[in-house]
Amino acid sequence: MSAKRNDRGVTPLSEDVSAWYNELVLKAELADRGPAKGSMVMRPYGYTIWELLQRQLDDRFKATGHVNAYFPLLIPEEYIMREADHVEGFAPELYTVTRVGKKELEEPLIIRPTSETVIGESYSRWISSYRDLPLLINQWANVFRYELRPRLFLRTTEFLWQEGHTAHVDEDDAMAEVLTIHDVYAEFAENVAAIPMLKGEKTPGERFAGAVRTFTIEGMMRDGKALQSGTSHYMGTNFATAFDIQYQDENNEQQYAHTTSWGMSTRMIGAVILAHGDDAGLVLPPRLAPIQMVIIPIGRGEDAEAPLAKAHELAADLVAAGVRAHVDDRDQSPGFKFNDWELKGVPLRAELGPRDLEEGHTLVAHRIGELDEKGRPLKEKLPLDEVVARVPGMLDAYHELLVKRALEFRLERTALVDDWERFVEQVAIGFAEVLHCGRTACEDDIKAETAATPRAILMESDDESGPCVRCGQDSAYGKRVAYGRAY
RNA sequence: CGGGAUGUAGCGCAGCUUGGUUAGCGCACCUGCUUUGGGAGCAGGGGGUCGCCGGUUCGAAUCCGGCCAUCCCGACCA
Repeated sequence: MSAKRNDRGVTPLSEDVSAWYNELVLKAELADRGPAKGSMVMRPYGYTIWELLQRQLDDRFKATGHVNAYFPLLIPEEYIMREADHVEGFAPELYTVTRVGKKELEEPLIIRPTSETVIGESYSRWISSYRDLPLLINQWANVFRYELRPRLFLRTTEFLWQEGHTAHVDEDDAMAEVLTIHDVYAEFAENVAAIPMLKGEKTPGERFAGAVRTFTIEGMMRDGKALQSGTSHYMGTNFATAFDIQYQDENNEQQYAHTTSWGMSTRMIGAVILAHGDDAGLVLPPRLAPIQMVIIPIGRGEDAEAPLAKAHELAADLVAAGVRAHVDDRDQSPGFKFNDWELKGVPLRAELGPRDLEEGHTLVAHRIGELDEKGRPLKEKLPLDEVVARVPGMLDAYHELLVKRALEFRLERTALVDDWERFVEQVAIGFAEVLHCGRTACEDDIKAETAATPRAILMESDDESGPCVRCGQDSAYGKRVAYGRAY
């Protein structure tokens, strides 16, 4: 290929987003390709991001009344066949186990692409009365879906996620659950991942296989494309019917439960990379950064001893204050370390040399923020005795700056559009909010001509109706629909 | 499954057109010395069945055929 770099840095984002992303994931040591097509090794730096994400998302599930459990990876093939739309949607992606040792299995087992079916089977046995509802269970698991065009984090054949599965007495209760989680996802994305999301409902053509309604959060990436980052589904009684999840109500009558499911996956790490990164590499939001502040001792020979000792002392104090601090004491030049940690997206960097020690401060540089005339981060003098007190606040401010930057970027590239020519221009750079007739055939025409798909019906926007931007027929939904190109 | 490209050391590449000693370069790695405030220098060193199989030839990384893999662009998707 033409624009490949040597070992220094990555292809600039502005030059080739795809090459930039691929090189960055590898060079920042987030992940590696696995031996089987589409598989991924998550390296410690990348997995730590996942652990931080997992913990903070899990806290939110617990706070909204959910508990964790674990269901099996292998599912009798017959289960997946029970819900017609569900099978149809997943059939092309299913891995099937047909043999153990040299023996053919009497009934093939599928490797879960999602767990509605096994969980549904359990729920049918666990639920018998309205007193058993709602049942609010989540699981953290791996799932497998064959992919034609894999990309690290964004589309791998095996990925990690959480899948919540709940059962309720009626539609109102189930819908309240779906919307609660939809809000949790959006709040989490903004407050933890620093990505302000577009919220809304999927159009029928984009719904989850087997769902009655699907809600999504969509982030805008640095190239203006959308990334679906967390979905919540109302299943109606589709799975309850297929798996006989019935309860007896107050009037002694049998009723089908209304179920929901919702998931967020390791794709969210892809969203973080693509929403915040720049030419120099990753830009990690502080709440997901494995290292929030890296301390780089500077000095040679005997002059190196005092800065190194002070760096460790500072790091220990920061860790005690709840900051993920790290001393880079590798035998490398300072310049190398600066570039290396910028590639890895560490929010704050503290330099500590003999001169700084004498003057009683450290030089702090932000990964994003103001630059000097050489295009490098401005370094701020921070008195050593104020570091521990001030760093947490600096990290919070940094988070807010990231959110603001991401939101401004999205808004700049989002427009209300009512004519076709403007639509074509707008979806080439970002999102177009339009009135649409709601016909899948019309969506398909739009996709064929512009590569844009309906990302979400903007349920929280004002009521509006009029002619479809594409075909002129009466609009559906009573709301605008955001269109964009998607990952 | 279509269209395009690429397979030579961990990574990035040259060599192939026009076959010919021991296959080369940069980075990374190892050893030593000197260095350390924006990707350090010098010296020495280790690492390759040239994607796989077959063919042509006295001789193949190089020519021919087949296969495989990967990447990019389209159809499926969290």
